[in-house]
Amino acid sequence: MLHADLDAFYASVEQRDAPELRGRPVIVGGGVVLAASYEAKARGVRTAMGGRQARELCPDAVFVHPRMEAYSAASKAVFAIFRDTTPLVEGLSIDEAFLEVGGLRRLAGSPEQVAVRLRERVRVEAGLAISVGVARTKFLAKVASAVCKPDGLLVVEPAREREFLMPLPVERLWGVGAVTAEKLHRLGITTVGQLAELEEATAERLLGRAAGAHLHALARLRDPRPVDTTRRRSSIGSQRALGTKPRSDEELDLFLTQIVDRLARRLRDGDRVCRTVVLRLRFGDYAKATRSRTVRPTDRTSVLLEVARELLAAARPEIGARGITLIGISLSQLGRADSLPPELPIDWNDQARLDTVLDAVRDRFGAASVSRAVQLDRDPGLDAPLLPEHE
DNA sequence: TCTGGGGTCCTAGGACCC
DNA sequence: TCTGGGGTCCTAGGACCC
Repeated sequence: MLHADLDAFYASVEQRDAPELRGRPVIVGGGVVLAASYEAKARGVRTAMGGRQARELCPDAVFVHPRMEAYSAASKAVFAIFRDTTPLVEGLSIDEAFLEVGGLRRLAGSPEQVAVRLRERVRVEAGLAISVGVARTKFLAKVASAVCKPDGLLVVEPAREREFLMPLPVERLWGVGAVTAEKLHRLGITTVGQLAELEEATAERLLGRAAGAHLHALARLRDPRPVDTTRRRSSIGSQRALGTKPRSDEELDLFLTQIVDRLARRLRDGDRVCRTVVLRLRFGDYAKATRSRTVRPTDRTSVLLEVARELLAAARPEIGARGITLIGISLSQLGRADSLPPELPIDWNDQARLDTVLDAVRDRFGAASVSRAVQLDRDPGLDAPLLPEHE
């Protein structure tokens, strides 16, 4: 398994495209650091850091506005090289992916040889540095690429897995963040090896069933997850931070409209529909909340906006009392747009047409569905879903 | 650090179904 | 009338990742 991860991706694209930025500390972002070049990282600048603090740490940094189209294009070029290397590619984000190369030995050589060539191609053809971890499992490959950054290659031989992983701090485990790390530290557990020594049941009690079992397995070098080439995005979202000043209802409605409009376009551009609309809020005290509603699959701006407005209206009293610092929408339960039925107005007075439809329903769903359909026709107030969606 | 924007997965209770 | 097992879907919240 290869884990390939572009280094300081946004900042590297900027340095690639603007030679005068090479060798200088580059920070992509403004109010907040989206990406920092290694020259900036060396001065302590980190992703997600406030822009002010970054400037204090690194006054000579060049701040660059993000150019998402450029990053997206660079990502596409690199992923094309991935897919030219092996069909078994699973993208994790805009700048990293897993590649399964175990079956390429006779064709292309050992995983290490494949990785060396991949790094060379990305450097020459895309003009970017990429770090690659090579190991038996996804998790080990991911840790390896992180350890060898920047511009590195690290192979973890199966016989060396224990000596590689056990001394590492638990924070290196993929899935351990600040909260989990603190829980482990309270038990005196600071290394992966110490976590591995725990009983599985103990880990589950401490960290929750799924997370506990998962992290415990990783610490014991068990990670059976295969590369999944079929994954698709399962939600899309957009949000806007508002600062702390008071916002009128009209202002909030404008932001909401802009966000929904943007998302609905993305939905349609991707030939997708969604079922669940989630309103994201952050109050004046920075506490977060979500409000959601599930509806029939749709990609219509007007439908999505109506649902979003209802959710916002229900939250207005709380917003009024607590203030608001962020508003956003997520659309989830995404599906393919072509799974939507065509608009088929049924003329209920056209008995022949009706019989055809009912026969089809009876064939497919049984007689009970037909009686239910007739019931509904007589009493439209029975507004329960008659058939599985789309049918 | 006065606080971005885009995502994934899991937990838990309630309603509802067979 | 009460009890049981097995399941889905919805809503809300939380941890984590890049």
